[in-house]
Amino acid sequence: MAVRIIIFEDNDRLRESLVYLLKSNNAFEVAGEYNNCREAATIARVYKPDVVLMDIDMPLSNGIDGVKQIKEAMPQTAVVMYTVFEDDEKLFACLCAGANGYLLKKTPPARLFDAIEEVIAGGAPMSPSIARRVLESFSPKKQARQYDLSARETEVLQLLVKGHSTKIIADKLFISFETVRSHLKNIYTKLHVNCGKEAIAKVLSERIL
Amino acid sequence: MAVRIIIFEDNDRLRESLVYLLKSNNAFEVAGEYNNCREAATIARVYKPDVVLMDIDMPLSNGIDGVKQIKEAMPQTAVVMYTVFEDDEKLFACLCAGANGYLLKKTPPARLFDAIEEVIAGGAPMSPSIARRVLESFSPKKQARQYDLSARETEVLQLLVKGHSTKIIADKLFISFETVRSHLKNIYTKLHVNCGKEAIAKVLSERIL
DNA sequence: CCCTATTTCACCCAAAGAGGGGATTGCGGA
DNA sequence: TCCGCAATCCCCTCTTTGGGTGAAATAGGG
Repeated sequence: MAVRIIIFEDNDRLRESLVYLLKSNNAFEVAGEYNNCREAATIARVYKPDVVLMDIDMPLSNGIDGVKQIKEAMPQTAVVMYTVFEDDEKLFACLCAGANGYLLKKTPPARLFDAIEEVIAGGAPMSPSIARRVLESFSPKKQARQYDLSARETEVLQLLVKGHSTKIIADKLFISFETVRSHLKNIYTKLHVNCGKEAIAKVLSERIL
Repeated sequence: MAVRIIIFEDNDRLRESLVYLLKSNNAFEVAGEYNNCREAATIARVYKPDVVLMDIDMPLSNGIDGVKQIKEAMPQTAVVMYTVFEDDEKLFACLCAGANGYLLKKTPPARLFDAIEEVIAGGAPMSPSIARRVLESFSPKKQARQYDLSARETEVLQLLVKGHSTKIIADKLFISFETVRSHLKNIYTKLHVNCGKEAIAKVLSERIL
């Protein structure tokens, strides 16, 4: 059975050429095409597509909301972003919204076919530069040690980030309560924060450590 | 110029067949092959490979440490994991260590060639099931609302997680200090934590919200 | 219409944390 | 050798938080 595809793309010419392209391959069936995703949830529920190709920059309702809506309404539908945007902010917003793939518009048509097959088979097609960014987001190589924490301070911070209290940290490191406080004060200064909560938030959201 | 490749793989037969395979393509040059990565950093510094293929399960020193060593010694060298392991723990440990790709051993040889070219070109080759896991790690689809937080509690928690103090939260939500404290108490109960720091740690590490 | 959950606010108390001092030891570099 | 720094510890003060208790208004479901 052909793969049922729905396209959300506001550029009429591009959308039409995508439809034309996909129709040229009878493994695919275009079940719908839209220039905005206000009704994305309803559309997904009614047409039950296997795959959605989703642009980001569209009038009225952007593609990031579109992904959220569709994944909420039909979690089993694979949503592949198809966009010109390469910035981290939009990329990770889409991934957090549940996107199953992320292709740049410069993707050659042949690769587009592969990508659809790949996402159907349980994969996650991404343009190479996107995949690189995604992997890089895991390694805190960025500026992890720009804060110049000493070895002991790093240990203390690691325990703090687990939610432990000063007293518990002292016990775990076999040092005095006051010593831990002393380290914490230095850590706060180095991280430019004013309290433990800010430190935890900063470490975990910036993936320091 | 040929792509310089070093292989770390403890299974002699597999390693030899990889070498044979790569040598069959004169776009590639095998600059070294090892059955453990104790000396990975030194090897990387001396042979300056473009790409390293790295197994995980090896005697003496595992591949995860190997990646760390190599990325520290030669950050510009691309390290691609080549393993049978699909579990999240090893996968994300490798990514955090700085791996630039992650291929399962069931990868067909042709795809292996592509993957090496891809990583050289700045991509991040991953087996489809791996790519899927990586993307899924971004969406908190698990059971975000298992904690049954009310709308207001969610708002308060979001601000808490940013590191804001009770007073600041009260100002931002235009409610009284005591009301925020009241919400926080309920939140702690629902999250089964005893203080704000634990709540922040739990939310950010389990990707609740 | 009653019951429940949500949201709002208040007060009390004890514990924890933040910010400011100052002090000692030991180690490695200039 | 002397200086600096990391690591250790202590004291004091003031603010913030956690935990308990209670209560009013509001909205929604049975």
